[in-house]
Amino acid sequence: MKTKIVPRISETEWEVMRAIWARHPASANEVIERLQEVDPTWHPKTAKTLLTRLVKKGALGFEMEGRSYVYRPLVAEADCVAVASTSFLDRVFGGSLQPMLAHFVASRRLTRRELDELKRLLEDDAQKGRKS
Amino acid sequence: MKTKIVPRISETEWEVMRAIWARHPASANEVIERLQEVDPTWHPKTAKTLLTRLVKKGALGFEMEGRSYVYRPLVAEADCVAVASTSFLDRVFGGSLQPMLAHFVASRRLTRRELDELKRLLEDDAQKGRKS
DNA sequence: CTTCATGGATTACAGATGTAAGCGTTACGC
DNA sequence: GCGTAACGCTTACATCTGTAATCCATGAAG
Repeated sequence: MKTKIVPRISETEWEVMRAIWARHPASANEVIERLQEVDPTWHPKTAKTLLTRLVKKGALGFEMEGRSYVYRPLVAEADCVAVASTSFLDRVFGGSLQPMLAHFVASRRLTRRELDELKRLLEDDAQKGRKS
Repeated sequence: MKTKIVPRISETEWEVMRAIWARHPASANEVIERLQEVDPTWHPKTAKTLLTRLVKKGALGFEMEGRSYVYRPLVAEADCVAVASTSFLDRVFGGSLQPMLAHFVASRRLTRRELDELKRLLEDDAQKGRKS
């Protein structure tokens, strides 16, 4: 499962990508609306600039639909998540998974439901695919 | 437990900070050595530039010791880790902890030891401090 | 037809980042 | 004493980022 090469996506660009991954294709205005739902300070012009940049980077594609563009992702969210996660893990925790997990578990109150869910994940992991 | 204000630390700067948090105070050359142990392509001049920038940002302090400087962190690693972690979580997982943990658990093979350790963490978390 | 609103294209611009090279001073080896 | 290696200080510079504003073409409204 080699990770595809994905363009580098900046902090702000991530917000735009997430808006599009959520539902696509999406017009610029749809994207802007979604962004503003989360953060009303988003300026339309700024969003447009980022869309253009993401196209240039190869992260997004677009087609004319009527009088305007609709955008769609050209890179899979899962791939970008994988790349960003590895980068974060290396950078902040020196690549050590366990301390990182410990940090997050300790830093947030998880609901009972989430704890159970997570433990289930660990159980599954422990059961199957264990080599050693 | 309010998080202190920490300067923004870039990707590359993190490597430098981690080298210093590991053991300090440390001279520029010590830092460079540590960096090169991990990645031999580190150029001394580049490292020096970053040290200077980190001082300017207020992330590092230094004192003259003999003929050269020794640097020490002015920001706690834990604080920087907390800030970077929250930022990452928001950016990549929209702030949802559980999917993020699921991703990491699924993406890496954890050792039996690590699994147990993690489950113990979850148990502790479940036991104490649960509000709802 | 003419005007205006709308959306894409182009331009702006400062600050952050990655990656160093060059300059100047000075303690140390000869 | 004198040249040289070491260090810190200053400068370089192309990109990337964040954040928009302006320009331009065209379809829609009147």
